[in-house]
Amino acid sequence: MSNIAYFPKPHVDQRPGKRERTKTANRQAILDAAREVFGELGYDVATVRDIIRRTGLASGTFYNYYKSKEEVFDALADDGARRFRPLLREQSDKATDFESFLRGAILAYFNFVATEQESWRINRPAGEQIPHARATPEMAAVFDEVREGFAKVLEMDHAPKVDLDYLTSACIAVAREIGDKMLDRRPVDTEGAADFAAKLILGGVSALPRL
Amino acid sequence: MSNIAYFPKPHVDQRPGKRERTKTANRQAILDAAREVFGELGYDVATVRDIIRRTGLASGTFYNYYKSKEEVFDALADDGARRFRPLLREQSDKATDFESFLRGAILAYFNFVATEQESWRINRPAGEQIPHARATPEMAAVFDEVREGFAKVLEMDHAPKVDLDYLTSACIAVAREIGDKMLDRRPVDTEGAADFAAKLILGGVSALPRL
DNA sequence: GGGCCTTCATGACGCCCCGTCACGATCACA
DNA sequence: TGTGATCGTGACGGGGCGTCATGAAGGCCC
Repeated sequence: MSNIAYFPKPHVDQRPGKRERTKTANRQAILDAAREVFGELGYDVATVRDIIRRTGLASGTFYNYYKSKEEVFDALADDGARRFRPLLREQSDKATDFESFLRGAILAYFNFVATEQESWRINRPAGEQIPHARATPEMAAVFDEVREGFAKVLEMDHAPKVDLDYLTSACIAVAREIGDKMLDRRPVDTEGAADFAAKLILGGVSALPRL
Repeated sequence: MSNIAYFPKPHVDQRPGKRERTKTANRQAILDAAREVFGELGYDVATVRDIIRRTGLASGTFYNYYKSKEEVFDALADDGARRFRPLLREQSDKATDFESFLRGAILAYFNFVATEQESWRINRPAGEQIPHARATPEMAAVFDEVREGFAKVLEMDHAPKVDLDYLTSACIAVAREIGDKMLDRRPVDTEGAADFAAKLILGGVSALPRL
């Protein structure tokens, strides 16, 4: 190649150095591979080497990024929570009372998990159980976000003070459980499920939708 | 020893043969050992050999009874559910309406888990997480028992038909979650927790106890 | 009581996965 | 271009897992 009329590309590249880039790329590659492997083999059967093999990296490299299979799983859960948080925040921001916040948040959650389900639990062996996500930082943040959302809208409603920790735990538990059950039904009806969950929390059994 | 005046014990022993007895004894010994080991080392760290060592049996013997550590854990959970079932049945039998059944069942459950907690989670390493119990036959039976109990008392109340699967799932989820949180508080207040859970399910947030 | 068959406890063995580490390549910076 | 730091690499030792050949002991019939 002639170097006449060759202008070296000025080094205005704002991206971080190559080291930094491959680092985040590897981290992401491992995460993606783990998602696939967990989905195909099931969490229990999958090994660290199954995951790292799919990335083309060496086995030792895995341990430069995560300590164990469990930690990758936590990272996946954490990632999910991180991506869900803005959606939750959106509901919190536009909510004017307890009911609107609750309904919005639950529906947002159900739509979120339904989408997630489609995108990566593609063909999991039947009966395989995925362990419940442990308490990751982002999941704790989601909990706090819900809690603070509740505090805000209950304040708006001039509602009497209640045990916010219990209330938050209970609502999340209901959403989680009904969400799971919802995904087992065909067709997946996020709105029906959200209506059920919201009405239960808002008014108890007597307020539930009739069949 | 003289055999004068020796009356051989007539063989009226109704107990099963020795083989059968050692079999159930071993099975139970392994279960007890597992409870202890899980409690002391934590579920993740515990190995099959930790468990079997404590029984004095050989490592191979373990596999004559259980396929893996997970299966022992499931057996423990199953055992818990089996012992809880009669308590639940008692509430179901004496209940005359939805409210009395719900309150009775939740309080029975909270007292049950509080007792269990004392008896075998004696000194678990802090922060250690015990995996959520998988779906065992007895746990499914508990689910059905709750479901049928609901069906019965809702019938008594002449209440409109609702989605019983969702309702049962949601109630169990609330009980589980509030139960967990309850155990983290000192002093453990089963009645307060039961009151909260029952009121939430019966009348929604607006019916919750005020602080 | 003796002989025979069945059942099951035993612990050594091979397998596989795990986590580490010394080495070498590549990048950042001077 | 030289130098130090960073990180990918894969071979290696360690250890838990599940199996299996063996032998001991219970059950059973004569």
